[in-house]
Amino acid sequence: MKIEKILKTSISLPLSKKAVVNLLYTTNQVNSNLNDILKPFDISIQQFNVLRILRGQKGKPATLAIVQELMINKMSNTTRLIDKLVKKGFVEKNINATNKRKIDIHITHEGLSLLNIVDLLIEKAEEKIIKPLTKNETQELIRLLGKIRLIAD
Amino acid sequence: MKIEKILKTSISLPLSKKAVVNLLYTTNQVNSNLNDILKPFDISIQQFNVLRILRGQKGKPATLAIVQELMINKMSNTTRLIDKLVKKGFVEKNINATNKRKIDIHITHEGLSLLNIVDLLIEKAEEKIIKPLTKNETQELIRLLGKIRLIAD
DNA sequence: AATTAATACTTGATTCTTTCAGTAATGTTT
DNA sequence: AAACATTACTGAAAGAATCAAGTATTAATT
Repeated sequence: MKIEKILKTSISLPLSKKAVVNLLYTTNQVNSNLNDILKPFDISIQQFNVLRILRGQKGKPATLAIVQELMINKMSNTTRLIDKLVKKGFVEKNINATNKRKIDIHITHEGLSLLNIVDLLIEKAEEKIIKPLTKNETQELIRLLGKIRLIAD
Repeated sequence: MKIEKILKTSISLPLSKKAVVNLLYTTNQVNSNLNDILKPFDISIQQFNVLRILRGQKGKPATLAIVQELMINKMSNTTRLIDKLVKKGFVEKNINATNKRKIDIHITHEGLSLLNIVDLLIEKAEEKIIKPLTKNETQELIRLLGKIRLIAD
């Protein structure tokens, strides 16, 4: 659905508004797609992302602050999110040896197995989502989004 | 930050995954920007959106189902979301005269005033967000996002 | 006309998430 | 050592998402 139709406006919207609203609506749809996949595994997109981040550490543990920085949603409560993953057995926490304020977080074997299974499904979904775009268009989208992200708050 | 860096992966990711992750990260940043603006007014992005939709109706009331469709959200939530706006005095609900199952929802004078103030701020933010892009790039972004949205679930 | 089905919305219960303020422990700086 | 900063945890409260069941009204079927 066209954004103008959603906001039922007759006057034409500023281009920047169109772009932002498009972004929000599209991502909403994508999010709900991904959520549907993760649901049977009882993890949220956030949790899935944390697992991916931890896997990316390749053995090396991450501290809470590191995970938080890399997380998609900075506002969420990282402590409790991680604790949920710990409870599920996908993640382990240990006090950092050299700085006892910090905690080392790493993904467990179980977490890795789950991630490997889920990743396949997510990848399929991502392909389906992006399918309407040609390779060039996809690359262009990535480039444009990257440019937007570079704004200083 | 590049997506590869976030996921700390050395192998190159599939293009579709890059695109989707970029989308999620970017939109999150945008969302948090917009949220910061709305916060002092004590309304969420969702609520702001509903107000915009209702304003778009230009006097004509919308039913819950209509609002819900444009929101892309769950019905039971919509009821409560609207009720919150009613409580704040920004929206009014009335039973539809010709079909008593339906309710007519319209934005109040107060809601309109709020919207006019907030809209200006949001518009400024949107401009700032999109500023890194040229006009052509912005149009291209809109086009690409529109293509993605067209996927059938 | 009476029964059944569909529509439009509401409510309750549950769980998850976010936010905020405060606590505590450890490090760093002066 | 004292004061300050950093890192993480906790409790309480409010918000939002989700699911299922419930009410009221209208439309369709028999």
